[in-house]
Formats: sequence, C-alpha cells, structure tokens
Amino acid sequence: MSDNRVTIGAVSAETGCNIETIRFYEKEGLLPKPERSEGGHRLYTSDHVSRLSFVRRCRELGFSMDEIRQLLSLVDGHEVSCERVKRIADDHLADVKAKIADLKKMEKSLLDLSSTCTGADVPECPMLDVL
Amino acid sequence: MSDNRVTIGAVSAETGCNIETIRFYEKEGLLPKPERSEGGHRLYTSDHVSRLSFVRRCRELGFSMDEIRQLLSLVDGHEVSCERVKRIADDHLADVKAKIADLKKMEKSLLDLSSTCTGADVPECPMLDVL
DNA sequence: GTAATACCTGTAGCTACTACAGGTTCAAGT
DNA sequence: ACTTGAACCTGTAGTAGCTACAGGTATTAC
Repeated sequence: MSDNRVTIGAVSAETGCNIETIRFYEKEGLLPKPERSEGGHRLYTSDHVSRLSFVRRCRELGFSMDEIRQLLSLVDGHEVSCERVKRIADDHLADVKAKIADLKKMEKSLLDLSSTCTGADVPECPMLDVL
Repeated sequence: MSDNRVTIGAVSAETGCNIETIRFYEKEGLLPKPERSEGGHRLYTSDHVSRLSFVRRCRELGFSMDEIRQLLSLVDGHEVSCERVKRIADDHLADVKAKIADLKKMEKSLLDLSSTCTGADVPECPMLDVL
C-alpha cells in the first residue's frame, strides 16, 4: 500500500497542475510534505493526489489560499462541522456576488460609454471627452 | 496661469487618490512628471489633476494600466480616432463580460454545493465530501 | 529658531502563480 | 558499468496595482 509512490511529474500529469504550483502549494502549507527518495526527489501517495485535487477544485470555485487552509484545517482536525464549512462557503459566495455586482456596473458604464461613440475614423471621440 | 501649483498632498485630497499611488502612476508613465520646487517637492497644475481623474475613472471601469497607457497615447499623440478608442473599450468590455460569466459559474457551483449542506453542527459535512 | 508636518527616495509586502538559472538524480540504452 | 538525457532539485525574480514602511529632507507655523 505504501509502495506505489509517484514522482511530482506523474502527479502533475494526473491532476493537470503545474509542477511548480505543486511545490508552491507545499511551501504554502496546502499540501503536506511528501517523503523523499534517497536523492531527494519527492514521492507522493494517492492521499497527496486527493488533497491536491481538493485544493484545485476549491481554487476553481474561487476560494483563496487562506480560505482553503481553513477548510483543510477543519478536515485535518477532528473539527469537521458542517456549520463552519458552510460559513466559509457562504462568506465566499457573498464575495463572488459582490464581484459580479461590481463587474455589472462596469459593464453598464462601458456600454453607455461605447454607445456615445460611433466608431468612425474621425479625429474626435466623445468617449474620451466623457472620461 | 502657471502660478497656482499645488502639492501632492493637495492633489491627493482633491482626487481621493493616495499620495503613494500618484507617485506610482508617475513612475509607470500614467502621469507626466511635474515640476519641482527648489527643495524637490512635486508641484502640480490643474492639467495633472485632470489627467489623474481620467486615469482614476478608467481604473474604476476596470481598464488595466496598459490599456490606459494606450488611451493616453491616443490623447497625447494627434491620433485620437474614435475607431481605436472604441476598439480598446470594446475589447475591455468583452473581458468584463467573460469575467462575469466565470463568476456566475462559480456562483452556481457554490449554490449547488451549499444546498447539500444543512449547516447543522454535525461532525460530517457532505460539502467537503463533494470537494 | 525650532518643532511639527509634509514631502522625498527606495525597498518590501500583498495574491497565486510562472519562469527561469544552475545544479543533482534517475532511468534507459549500450 | 558507463553514459546520456530527461526529470528533478533549490532559490530567486517576475507578473498587476497598489500599499506600507524606513530613514532622510523641505516647508511652514509659531
């Protein structure tokens, strides 16, 4: 069970995560330090791969590294309470909603601005005047 | 006309832009270098203030510093064509729309995830299992 | 004249990576 | 056994758009 250790390159190929990023996550404490070969190469177990996948999925959902660290500490400690997990997720959801709202404001302003502009090849632009 | 020069602190107070940010914009070429007092303090004219306001409005609309540099070079050169301005703005608008779409995907996933979770104070969380 | 405040330059920090440089180890082929 | 090339190692610097110092000088008010 502890025999099938794989190199960082294999983990990278399996997860689609850059080698440098994997080492970076280790340095940042998102991945536990793996054992090393005699020569110092990292040797990963399937547990590492699972955890890396977890981290990647969280990143895709926009969680910050700090939020991920909090989620991981809930997993690692014996403190997995739905309550706390949900709070972290809902806080993050609120952030995402706020960002969407900001971007929609920008979108509207840009559309308004763009509509003042004919796009013709003339030497004066009403858009710049507005700005 | 060239008498009413103001210090960086006054410009900061007027525009709401941090002193450090004003100096940073100068270093990055978004603001022209102002004259200096004998002692080396920056002395700004109203032209500088207008340009800083322009830069700030662009930033609020999400334009990158590089896009702002392009807009400014159109203003400064005698090349102000509506066509080019509109292209920059519309490209940026497309970026904004893409970001909104990404965030909406995140939002949906987070909502789905959150709905699997009761939020009760139990030691098992279905959300973490999904992740 | 002096003290407080405003300003100066230059550097380091933030997020989440990516991209090297320069060196070592491993695996495959002969 | 030996060589070669690929994969790995550490450490540093770069990205965007600022912010936050440290340590020093200029200006202003009293």
